Amino acid sequence: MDRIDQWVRVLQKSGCRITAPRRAIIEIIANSQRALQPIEVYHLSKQQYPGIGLVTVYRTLDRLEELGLIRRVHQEDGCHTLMPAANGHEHYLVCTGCGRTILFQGDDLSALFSRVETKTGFQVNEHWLQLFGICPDCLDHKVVIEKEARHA
Amino acid sequence: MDRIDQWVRVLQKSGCRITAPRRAIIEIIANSQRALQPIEVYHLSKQQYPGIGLVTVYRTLDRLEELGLIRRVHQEDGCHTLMPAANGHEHYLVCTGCGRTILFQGDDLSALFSRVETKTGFQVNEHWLQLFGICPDCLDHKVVIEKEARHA
DNA sequence: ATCTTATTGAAAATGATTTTCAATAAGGGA
DNA sequence: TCCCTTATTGAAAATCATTTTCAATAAGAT
Ligand SMILES: [Mn+2]
Ligand SMILES: [Mn+2]
Ligand SMILES: [Zn+2]
Ligand SMILES: [Zn+2]
Repeated sequence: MDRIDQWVRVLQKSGCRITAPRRAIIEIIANSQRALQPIEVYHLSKQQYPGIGLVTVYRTLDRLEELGLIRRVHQEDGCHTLMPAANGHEHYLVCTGCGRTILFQGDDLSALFSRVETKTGFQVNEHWLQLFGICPDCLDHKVVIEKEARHA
Repeated sequence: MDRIDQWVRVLQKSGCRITAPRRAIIEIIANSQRALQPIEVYHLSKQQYPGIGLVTVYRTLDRLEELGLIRRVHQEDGCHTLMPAANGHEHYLVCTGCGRTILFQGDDLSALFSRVETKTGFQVNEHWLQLFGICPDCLDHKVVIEKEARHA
């Protein structure tokens, strides 16, 4: 996999050793279509490397976050899920049906920031934008998915 | 206070009883200039009503959130702080120097949403926007505040 | 092959939040 | 005003996620 090789290289360059548990964790997150909780990463990694410990998952996730390879995704019910980070200026778009999360770009909020700065006296430095919606797949199976979502 | 009376009325209308601990908690949050953690609300409420328990704080915060009177503010380091909610369509602007948080309005992202919908096939339903910057007060004492922020 | 030292998993510790429960008190009705 | 019902309370215990500790292991440089 391409992204995985890149992550491995970044890890090595930062002085990390490449171990089997780390490989498992990296593969899970790098290939995930949705943001995962640490415990989910743990369960999924266990399939590839049964001896893995939850502690190692937490430690590896910390590393990946420090290196800017993954990022926290904020959601209504909690903000402890992680996704591969964007490369440039992008934001997440989360499907409220199935959790599938993609990146989008093209938001230009500079005009808004100017207006806000003038009106409030604040100096605006950063912004955090996240969109929620229904992905194409869920739009097709609309009824089913909405029913499931109410349970979860 | 105006906002406090309104909150009390909403609570009563929803079948809640108005108690001394609840009053203390409400006053703290309704008047706060920045988003507070449950434990902070607890400590501040304790000054007005020393017998208060942390459990009551959690329970009251849940109620206020259910009733739409307060809202979670998401931040880099954690997303467990609460602020009075907006009335209409507004978003938070957080000072990274002192934590002061205000609401702003006037973001029109509909053009962006259309573009994203076309490009991704998602149907966009909700959006979260949060701005970070430096408030007027902190801009005046810029050096001092930045130094402090690096520690925290 | 050896050596250094980063990494590992189990277990214990921590910190935040929730549940349980018996005692209390809000506020509607007599 | 005085009951009475029942929501609310705080202490203590339980739960849950995350972090720390520590001795054993293994990555990767030499
Ligand atoms: Mn942007
Ligand atoms: Mn908006
Ligand atoms: Zn968040
Ligand atoms: Zn400030």
